[in-house]
Amino acid sequence: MPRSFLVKKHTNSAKKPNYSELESPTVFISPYIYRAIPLPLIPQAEILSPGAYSPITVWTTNNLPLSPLPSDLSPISGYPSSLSDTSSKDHSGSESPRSDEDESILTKLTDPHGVETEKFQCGMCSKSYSTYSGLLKHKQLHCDAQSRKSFSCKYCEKEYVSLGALKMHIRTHTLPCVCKICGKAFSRPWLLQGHIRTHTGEKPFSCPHCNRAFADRSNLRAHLQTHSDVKKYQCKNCSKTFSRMSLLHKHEESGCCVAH
DNA sequence: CTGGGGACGGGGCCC
DNA sequence: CGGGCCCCGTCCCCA
Repeated sequence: MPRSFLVKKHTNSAKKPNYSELESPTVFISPYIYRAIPLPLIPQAEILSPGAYSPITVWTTNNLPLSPLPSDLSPISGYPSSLSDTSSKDHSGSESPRSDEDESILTKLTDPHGVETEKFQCGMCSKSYSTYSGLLKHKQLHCDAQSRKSFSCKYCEKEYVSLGALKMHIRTHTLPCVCKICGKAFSRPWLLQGHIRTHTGEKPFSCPHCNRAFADRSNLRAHLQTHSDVKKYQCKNCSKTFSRMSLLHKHEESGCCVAH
């Protein structure tokens, strides 16, 4: 399924999602709960401090360790020291042509006048450039894009084409966002935020059709399906519709489609 | 068994 | 590049 739905929606009605009931969601933030419970709900500075988790290391196919995932993935306890020993220094965005996995070659050429010049040569297609940034641009636009060395996660087998995506994924292993109330850890701050609502009882997403409210937007969306005559997920055989895909799957598995 | 709610995971886009 | 946010999806539990 294409991910074009990920485009941020605006209040403009022409850009609304398919969920017609979502067109005018009565979303409000109720701060009273936060006032009633004087807890440090999202102390970002502490929860997300660098000390809460080890810095991210980029694992490429070249340095992917063979050792399996450590059994202790607690976000609070220590992580393998190997996680932090090579981090960041090779990825600071500097112009230095120094990288452990960079196959580029720095060659010295002598022109007809006997003047020695340095050339930066691509290790993949042998094209040479007078500046490292030129080589870098070439690699980003051409060679790396094709025979892309994916960024591989140390903890699992997943690979990503961008460093940012890998870093985001690694958070699902390191879980740097810790709930101060119960200690549960999450990969992203807003996941923690949603979790904290389970403690505070805050339900900022209200159904415009009934008086129900939800702490989670996805749950409101699923709930809105229950107000719809024709639900989103339809059985191809009996045309019955369901509010959730899981219900459709259950329906299919329980026999409707078995006869065919 | 079915329908619905609660909680949460995770990839991708926007700023 | 990172944070915030969007959306889809899944699992579990309960009525």
